Amino acid sequence: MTDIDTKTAILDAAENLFVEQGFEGASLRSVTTSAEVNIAAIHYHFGSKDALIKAVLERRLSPINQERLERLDALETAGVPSELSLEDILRALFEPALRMCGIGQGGNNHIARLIGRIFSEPSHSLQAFLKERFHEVFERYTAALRSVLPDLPDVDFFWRVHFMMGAMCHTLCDQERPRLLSGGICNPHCFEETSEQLIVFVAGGLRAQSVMAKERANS
Amino acid sequence: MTDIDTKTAILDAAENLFVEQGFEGASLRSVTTSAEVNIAAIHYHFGSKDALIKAVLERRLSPINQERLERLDALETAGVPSELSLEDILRALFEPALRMCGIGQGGNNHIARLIGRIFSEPSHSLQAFLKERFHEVFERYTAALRSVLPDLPDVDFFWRVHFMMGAMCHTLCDQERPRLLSGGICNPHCFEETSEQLIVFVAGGLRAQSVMAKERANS
DNA sequence: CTCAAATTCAAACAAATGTTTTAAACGAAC
DNA sequence: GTTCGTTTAAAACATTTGTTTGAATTTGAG
Repeated sequence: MTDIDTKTAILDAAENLFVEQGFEGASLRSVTTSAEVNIAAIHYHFGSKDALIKAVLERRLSPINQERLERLDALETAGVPSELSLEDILRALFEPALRMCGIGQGGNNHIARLIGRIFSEPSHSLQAFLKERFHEVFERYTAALRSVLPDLPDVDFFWRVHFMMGAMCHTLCDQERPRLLSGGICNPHCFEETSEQLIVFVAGGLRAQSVMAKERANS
Repeated sequence: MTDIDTKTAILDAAENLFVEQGFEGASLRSVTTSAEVNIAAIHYHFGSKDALIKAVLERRLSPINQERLERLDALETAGVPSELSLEDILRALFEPALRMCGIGQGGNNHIARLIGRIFSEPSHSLQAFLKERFHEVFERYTAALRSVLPDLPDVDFFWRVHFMMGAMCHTLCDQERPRLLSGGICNPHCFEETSEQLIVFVAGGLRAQSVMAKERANS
């Protein structure tokens, strides 16, 4: 077993245990016994538990956010910016996360629960890490969304971006809930269904009449 | 200092520390030193850490969900069910949580972060606890929402209820993010602003054209 | 006051935590 | 085959964890 095998064995085991028990709840010993490696291997390969946590997230977040940027590039070079469709932008933002998290295939879709949960993690060190990793994606996508919603006041726009992130995180976080809520009618393991439903809901929210405009009309 | 004072001192301290460090991250010793009581007091008054966690949540969730039910009662007795407005139902659902969590006043609004985070907690014992506590509110409100969205297919409806919960949890979870995202334009400490923006976004998403209807039109 | 119940206290419990150390095993280059 | 840097192994490190104990203290009723 080479060092690469050991490293990925640790990452795989840590990922699973972090999903099931949280970052604090899963101990390094439970990780190493699950990965069938020695305790010291974690500190040899990663340095600390905190660094292991970030490595686990990095491995999944990096390809997701890279694909997001590539797909936005493709959208923006393909057509005139003003002719971009809101749904296309949302699709480019959501689908990499949904697909990379394994929604739609039976595989390792447990990671979605981790990705969905990270924004509500209390650890300050983790928050700073995430802020840095999402910065470019956030800037590029808010700009793109802004350009297709030119009539929405700033205050409404940013609130809705916030709500959009909530809907997406929640969807990643708990894939079973829609099926349970609906008594089996929703199928959260169908990639197309999840993606389209999320896009239509968020697009509907983003396109709603401005709160500010409504208040102005009332007064 | 009577036992009631001790109990609430423990609850207050635990609440604060759970917000800042998570349920696993906050130790009982940090709670008792912060509350200035003896370690054994926790086990004397609550029995275990798990029971303390549930007591902390119960104290806040109970009045929120009670007010939600009362406000839905008032709506339903006031008018004909079919004439209920979607916005009124959403207001009755969101505002008790926003206000009870202190959004809009400077006070103890840290608890909102806890409330918003509980649905993504991995602990199975906690999940079961929450399922029981939210059951009635969930049933009543989904029925009410269903009645004002009669044309929406079931599958779309339940997906959107799921997304709605995501937007609400995220809003409670991270009150500072809208202000940070927007560079100070959004004011998440204004109760009216937060409530109205959330209601308009969710109502827009719930009212969007059905995904199923759209697919049928395309084929 | 008296007594018994309720509450607080300091101390210790066993187990688990992240981390470090030291030596052994390995793999490839000379 | 020896030697070197890299990787694994077992053991121990000092803390910290949730929990329990048993004696002190406080409380309120008779």
